[in-house]
Amino acid sequence: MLDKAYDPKAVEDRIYEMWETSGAFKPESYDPNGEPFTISMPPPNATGQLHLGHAVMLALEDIFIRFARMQGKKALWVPGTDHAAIATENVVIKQLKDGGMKDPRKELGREKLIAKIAEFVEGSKNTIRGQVRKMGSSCDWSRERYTFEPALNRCVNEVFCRMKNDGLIYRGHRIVNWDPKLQTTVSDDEIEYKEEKGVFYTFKYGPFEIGTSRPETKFGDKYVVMHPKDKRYSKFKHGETFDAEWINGSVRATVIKDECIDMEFGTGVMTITPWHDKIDFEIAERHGLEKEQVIGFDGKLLEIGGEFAGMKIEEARPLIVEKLKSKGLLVKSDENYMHNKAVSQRGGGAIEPQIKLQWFIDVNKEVVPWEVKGGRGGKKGKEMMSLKQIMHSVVHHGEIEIIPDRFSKTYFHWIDNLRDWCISRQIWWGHRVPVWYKGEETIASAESPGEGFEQDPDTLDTWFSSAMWTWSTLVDTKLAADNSLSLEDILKSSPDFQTFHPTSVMETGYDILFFWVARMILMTTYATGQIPFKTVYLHGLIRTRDGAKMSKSHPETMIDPLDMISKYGADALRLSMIVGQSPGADSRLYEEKIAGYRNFINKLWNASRFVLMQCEQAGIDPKSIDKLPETAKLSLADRAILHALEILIEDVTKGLETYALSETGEKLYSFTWDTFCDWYLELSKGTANHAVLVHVLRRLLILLHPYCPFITEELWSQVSSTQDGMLIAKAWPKVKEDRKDQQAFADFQILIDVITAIRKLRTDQNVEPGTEISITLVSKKYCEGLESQEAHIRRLGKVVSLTITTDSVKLANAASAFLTDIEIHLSLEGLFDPAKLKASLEKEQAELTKYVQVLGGKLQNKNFVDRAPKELVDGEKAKLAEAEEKLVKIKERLAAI
RNA sequence: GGGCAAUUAGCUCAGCUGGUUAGAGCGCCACAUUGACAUUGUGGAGGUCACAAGUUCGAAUCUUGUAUUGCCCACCA
Repeated sequence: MLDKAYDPKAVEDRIYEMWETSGAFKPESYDPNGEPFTISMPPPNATGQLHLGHAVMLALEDIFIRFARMQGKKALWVPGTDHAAIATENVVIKQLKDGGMKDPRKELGREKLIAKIAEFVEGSKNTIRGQVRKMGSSCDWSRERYTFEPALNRCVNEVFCRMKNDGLIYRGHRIVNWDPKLQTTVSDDEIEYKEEKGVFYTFKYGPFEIGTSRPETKFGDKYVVMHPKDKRYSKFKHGETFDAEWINGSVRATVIKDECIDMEFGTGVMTITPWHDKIDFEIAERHGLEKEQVIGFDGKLLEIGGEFAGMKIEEARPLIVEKLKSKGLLVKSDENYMHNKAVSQRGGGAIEPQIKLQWFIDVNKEVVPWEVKGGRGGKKGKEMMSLKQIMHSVVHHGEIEIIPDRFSKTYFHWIDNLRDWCISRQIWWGHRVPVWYKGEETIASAESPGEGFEQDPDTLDTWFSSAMWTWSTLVDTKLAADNSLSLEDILKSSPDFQTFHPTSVMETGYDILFFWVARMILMTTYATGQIPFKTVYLHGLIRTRDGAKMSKSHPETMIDPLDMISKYGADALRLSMIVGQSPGADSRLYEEKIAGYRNFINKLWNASRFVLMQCEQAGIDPKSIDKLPETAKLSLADRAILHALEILIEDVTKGLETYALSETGEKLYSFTWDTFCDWYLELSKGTANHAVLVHVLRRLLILLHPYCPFITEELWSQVSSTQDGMLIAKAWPKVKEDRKDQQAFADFQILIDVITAIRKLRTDQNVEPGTEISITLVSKKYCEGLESQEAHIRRLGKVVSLTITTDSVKLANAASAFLTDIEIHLSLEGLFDPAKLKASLEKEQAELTKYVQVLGGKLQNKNFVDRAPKELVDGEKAKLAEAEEKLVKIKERLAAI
């Protein structure tokens, strides 16, 4: 017999191990002819801990994959981890520094540092693996991958070289976002803007006045730019020069006219610093101007700063202003200037734009053959497109569906503004740029082309390799190790790639739509000619109860999924994150919510326990039950619950197919608790139909399994039929139309009304415990249910024998409307408390009067009667008549008191 | 500056394409409870659906505007 309360700790690890060792996560264990269904797990960073974001992702994907598996599909979920270039390198460097090392990069050198990081990652991966298992994730561990393993490195090198040969990868001097703290470039998307109050200075510059919030960059400024149509400055000609007194003496400046200048802002004139500003850089490029570096990569001023050289920006700024002021060049300063400061998302340090020689992916070059679904402009067949165009096309033409749809708009907007992607990073941990130099020669190749060649020291942006994740994880590792094969050959002969790609659904947070999802589309369409996935399901952020972001800097706001699992169980945690969370929207999580679902899990446990006890008492082995009795032998309640069950199967199947997880979860919750436990099990306390009990419970366990796999699997082992195997591999039920019985279900609800009325009578009229009440029921149909109810009533109120009352309006209503074949006689003489009865009748009267008024008014509205659908009007009329009739009866009864 | 969303009970949220007297969970109040379950049961209180105008026989739902909040993108020297 089961324990009184469900103990997840005693169950979860054991069940998980049983699944894993049995091969239940492997698609090979199922019908080889099943339709393939694939999910690539977004690889958690190999830096450490599982957080709630991962937990949500794992729960959602596990539901998708379990449902697909039970539907008979060949379901594959590929797990893995990400080497997370910058993030990981930072963590290890910090650890080494904490351990007393001053500059780990210098002291260890490239090879040794990489070895240290690799060692750290190995340990960390194990932690993550264990935590992913704790969530119940049914992924195929035999196919686990890592973004930095040899096979994936091979893919990276192959794609890089191909892109380079196609002219899609180029090297050039561009303004990049330089992070002086981390000593590397970061991409546009890795920058955050923080609003900050600063000072806006206006200086005299020759005959002009110029504004700036960054005087420290102004040393090398020797161009003044203004709008060609600005009348204030029409006397100055483009290209004319003048001398101006400036920070460190006089400079020769040139006038430039450019349309990008906003005449409204400041004085309408600015000087430019092409080395340290994207816009200035573009102006300089347009007019072929000189560019000069002012700030070094260490964030300190260079030689050009004269007396300020070697100083940090923050130190130098006030001194520079002071100097300009003493020279009489400071016109004014506005202390309340709000501006946005660029900050590195990872390192938190200020971003300094710099010109650097970097590798880029060209997103506008139209050299990739691609066939637009449905034909672009009526054309069929492949045509040359740019990466940007392909990314747009596959979503625009519905080859890839984004859920929720509104993110498609955001996606298009992002694509429209997409610039070339800077892919080189100045760190050591990551895929090294496969380019070799020897004098003037530059060769793209994975291996050294020969003597005297040196490899580019940079590594690739971590998203470059994760962008290949859906397919690089399906590549056969042995084939990938064979250097005589081309990437195309490898893909062609990799069975997993052939079977499981494109993947079915990509589930991830909306915050990495651009970082990752968009880049997977870019990289995969280019490299494989296939889309990476058919559906993108985006989940929202989990926030605190107050709607704040959970952040590491405020540990008290963090909910640790592993804590919650050990406290409430993985099933409860999963439900609490899924129900109430709609795609693309943030949701809030707090402990009470998780506890609520723990209660639900326990309720399910006890309901099963009850079923087992009933069987035991009747001497029936639940495992031997394998079919339902004939319909003729079923009671009304049986037929009603079977009907409700079929409807539930229909709803849940449809809900899971359309990714409506929250709604479906709620339906399962309410069926389990309200319908199964509170109605059917209560009724079963008198006369139980064991076959039906077991049948409904089994079905319910199947339907609940994707949501809460552990408890359902555990209970399944108790109630499943002997020929059934594990629940994880059980076939999803099909809806049986002949089990639907709408009439029985409606009648059953009346029965519930009757029960409610009895209970109400007991409280309202204060029936003493032990009082004998007589009842006459004529319909056999309803007697069945009521007899069994007697036990329950006894337990509740110690009423010796059962009574039904027409005092209840609800019951009178029900009786007159549906119970045409029964008569209910009541005798409750001497049992009423007249005052209480009066009060309850009056209350009912008031409610009804209000109802009648509303309804009456509506029906007197000519427009409503004329224009609303006829059935609706008739329905309303009938209801009004019914309500009025009831009112009359209540009046009579009140008069009688 | 551009875009996207949200605003419904004390709290967290449902309410799909307009149609009964607007729902659930938690919390609160009352009562009950020794045979599945106190991780429980029954009942109750609590809402001019942010505001305004419009469309309609009928609006939480559609339109427009306003306010507040959140997010994304761009960024001004």
